[in-house]
Amino acid sequence: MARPSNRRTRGGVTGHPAPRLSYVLGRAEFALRRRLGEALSPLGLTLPQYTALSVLRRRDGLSNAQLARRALITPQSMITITTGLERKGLITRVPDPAHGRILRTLLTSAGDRLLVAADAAVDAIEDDMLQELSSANRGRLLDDLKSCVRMLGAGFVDI
Amino acid sequence: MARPSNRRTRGGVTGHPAPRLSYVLGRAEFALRRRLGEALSPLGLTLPQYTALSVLRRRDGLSNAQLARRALITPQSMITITTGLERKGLITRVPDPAHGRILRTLLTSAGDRLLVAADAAVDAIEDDMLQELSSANRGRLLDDLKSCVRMLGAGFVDI
DNA sequence: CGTATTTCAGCCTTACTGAAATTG
DNA sequence: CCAATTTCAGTAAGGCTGAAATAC
Repeated sequence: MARPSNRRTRGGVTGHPAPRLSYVLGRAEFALRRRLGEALSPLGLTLPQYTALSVLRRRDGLSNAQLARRALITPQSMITITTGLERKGLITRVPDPAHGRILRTLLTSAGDRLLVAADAAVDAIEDDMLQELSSANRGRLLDDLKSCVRMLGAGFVDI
Repeated sequence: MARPSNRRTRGGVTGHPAPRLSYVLGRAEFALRRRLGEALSPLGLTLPQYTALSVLRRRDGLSNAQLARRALITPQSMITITTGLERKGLITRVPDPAHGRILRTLLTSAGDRLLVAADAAVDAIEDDMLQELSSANRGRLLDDLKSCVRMLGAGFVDI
């Protein structure tokens, strides 16, 4: 029941074996996170905060618990993010009229304006990152990464 | 000086805009890191420890400072990793004969055996992750991710 | 003296679990 | 009573900077 391996042959006489895909994926994400952090810091945003704002632009009115599920973190962790965003006036949290306990999270106009600026910065970094790849390859890279996420059982990919 | 954007059109009348590549890359790395952590935990290894062992298999005898540079972290952070590995007998650290201050890090036979078992677990997870991708697409995914790392200015990709 | 390595100490970010209060 | 949400508290992992000792 030998499962065919995806590894290239190791220990060939010439050259180094190919680095593991997990390793390169981790390295890419690490480098990207560093660059994004540097770009977002002058705007007063952390990467998790930017991600939460991006989700809210399209899913305005989510509760803190719903936001946490989208980000695959616990509600307790998401609280630290939303608290920071609320303190800066980028979001407001209003009680749901039908469910007194639930606080609906809404993007403020200041939050929307900051998000536009942040998106421009992130676009520039993505363009840097992808400058060697053709448009077709960029599309394929996105599709392949989505497939990886699905196969890893991480649920939805959409923001 | 409009730079052509790599973003798909947002806000079309039908359907959702494609999620951002940064987002999907981060989601893939997050899901992978979780799965790897779960697989390595029964072996008593953390992901950073596994990475350090993998580097040492091919670059045996690196100093702690050299290991840190390979992993793009500070020597102070790497010390916490190598200390843990040494306490478990997976590595030994011997003074360099020519430089009394430098400690060369060597994989022990126990460390090598554990690394073989860990590799099998990681292979299985990578196979899960890539099961929808053809062999050609896997190779292209690896190459494209390497290109991303280079373009992000993160230095070498090789372990 | 300058550079590199090692390592102690303290701190920060970001996640986690546990537990309690509120609401439907 | 049960389920979901919110949120306070404590904890842990993993990174960081500063600083000191050692060695060439």
